[in-house]
Amino acid sequence: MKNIPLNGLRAFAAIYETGGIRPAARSLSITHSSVSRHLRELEAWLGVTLVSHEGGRKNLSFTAQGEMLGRDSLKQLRALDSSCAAIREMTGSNTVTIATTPSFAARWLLPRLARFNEDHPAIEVSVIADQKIHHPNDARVDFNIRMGKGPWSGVNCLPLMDETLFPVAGREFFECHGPDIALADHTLLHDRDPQTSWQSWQSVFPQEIPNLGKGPRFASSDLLLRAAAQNLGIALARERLAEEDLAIGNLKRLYPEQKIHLARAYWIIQPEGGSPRGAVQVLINWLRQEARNKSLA
Amino acid sequence: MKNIPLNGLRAFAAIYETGGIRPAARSLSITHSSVSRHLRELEAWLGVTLVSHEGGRKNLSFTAQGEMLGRDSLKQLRALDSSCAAIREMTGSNTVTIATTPSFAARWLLPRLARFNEDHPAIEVSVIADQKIHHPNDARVDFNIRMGKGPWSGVNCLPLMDETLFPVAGREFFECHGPDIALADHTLLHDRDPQTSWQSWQSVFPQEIPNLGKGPRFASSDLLLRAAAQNLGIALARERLAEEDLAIGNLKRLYPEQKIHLARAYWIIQPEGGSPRGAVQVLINWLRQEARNKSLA
DNA sequence: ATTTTTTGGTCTATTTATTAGACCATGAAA
DNA sequence: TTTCATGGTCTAATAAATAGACCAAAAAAT
Repeated sequence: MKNIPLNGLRAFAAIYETGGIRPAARSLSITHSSVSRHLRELEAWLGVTLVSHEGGRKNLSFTAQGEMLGRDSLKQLRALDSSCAAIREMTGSNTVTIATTPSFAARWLLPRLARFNEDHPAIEVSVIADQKIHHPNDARVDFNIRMGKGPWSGVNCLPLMDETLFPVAGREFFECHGPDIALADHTLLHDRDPQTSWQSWQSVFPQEIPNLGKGPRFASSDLLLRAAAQNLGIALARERLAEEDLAIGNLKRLYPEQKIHLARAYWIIQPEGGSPRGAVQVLINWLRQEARNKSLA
Repeated sequence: MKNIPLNGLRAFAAIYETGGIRPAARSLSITHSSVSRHLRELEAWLGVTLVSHEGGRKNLSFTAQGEMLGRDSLKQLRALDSSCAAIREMTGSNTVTIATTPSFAARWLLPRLARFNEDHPAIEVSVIADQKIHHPNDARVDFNIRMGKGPWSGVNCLPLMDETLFPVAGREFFECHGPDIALADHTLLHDRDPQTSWQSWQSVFPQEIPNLGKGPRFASSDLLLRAAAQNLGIALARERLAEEDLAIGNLKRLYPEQKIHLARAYWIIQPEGGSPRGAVQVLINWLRQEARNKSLA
């Protein structure tokens, strides 16, 4: 390793790749005389003839050793090139891609990204908002943000934040009925998420409700909350996702003293071993700090 | 591939392998300032920090990128090293064995092999100096060098060089008699080689010599020339073999205007089809170049 | 048949890259 | 407190790489 004529090997790999000395020179942007010189010196160093030339306009032909060394050196130099590119890619690309649910993207993540962008203008954040869970090792995604009872094995899980659940209604509903209603008297809006089902609320705060499962169903928390804001019924809300609507009064909280606390309700999920890229770490740290801040204020 | 700083990567791989700049410098047999420079330039080229240094006596520590690049580059450079070693190995051993006459070995070949060794340190040349002609297909011999009227069939013959014949005498003889003598008045020294017999000289430059065949006989040209240098008589010398003695004045040329030219007097003889081994080709090419250079100067 | 073009080879002079050597700062070890 | 080993940085020297010119040989174009 110490003394191997690396520039000569590069020149020879280019000769092998392009089939001739002048094509190699053009490929390397140097004169053919330099390439010719490198070839002769490499042959001398190795003590091996690598090429033969019949003269005139004929291209070189490779000896068996030349074929072998050409193939090997080209492969290894390309691998070195790739390693360098990967190192650059690792830091140089400042695009971070997050996969999460549309509701979380819409109601928690996106409202905050403008501020992240102010703090870190060099980093571009892409969001893949999809109900479908992206495999943590999907190369297009730097990390997932998911709700659920983690951590899960085979991936790198960081708790992002807790969550609080309570019933909410629209402004008009609230003005009409106030905060302390009988759930059985009104339409209950249903989310698909088992953690935010009315059964879970009922098991903690029992009320007499003959048809607990009756009422409109929504495919996402976002739609559920929109429906509630439209006074279509009562929703069992995630405080994190509802915080904006609550802040501006589109949604009103019912039963002020009652709530369910979900510790470590949201997780940052990365491939095992995490991501070595600085930009990813920066964003994760920022998000976790933001989660600790509790609100958009 | 075109522009990657291969020497910088080599230096970095050595840093990674040895754990520090000064150890790497020792490993590469260069000063640490060169290694330090390579590292900084590589970092600048990549736009990536590869190492961090706490200062003082502490060794460097590697960033994640540095770890990755160190591992990769070390692996790939070792692979390149192995490829080169394999190419060399493939040519079998880098020992080339030549069979030739003792005279030619002593007076032409060996004086030049030191220089060949400087140009091609990787190639070892063995010389079998033997009057007996080795069969060209003898596996122990890569090629023969022989005098004679080639080419011969069944083998691969390359002309090596021409030869010139002229009478020579020792220094004292020359000082006593000068360059223009009558051969009949002196002892003629005889070689076994028919091409260098006094008959062949006589047929070109006739002199009245009653006993042309009389005088000491020598089994080799080397001994013949040594005898002449000892003033034991006059030898019909091959210029190529006598060039060193002529140069230092041990032998003096007689009849400055008379000489016999033997075109293609020396031949490189290989098995039919030649030898595929690079080292053999390198040596043959070098020798033929040397022969064209005419003298040891 | 002759001329032009393209190939690789080799040389000298120039440019660029690499290196040595000197001096420095820092922190651990003696 | 002094010595020693680490890495950093600078200038001058040395080595390596390169350009440019010219060449020979053979294929392609005229």
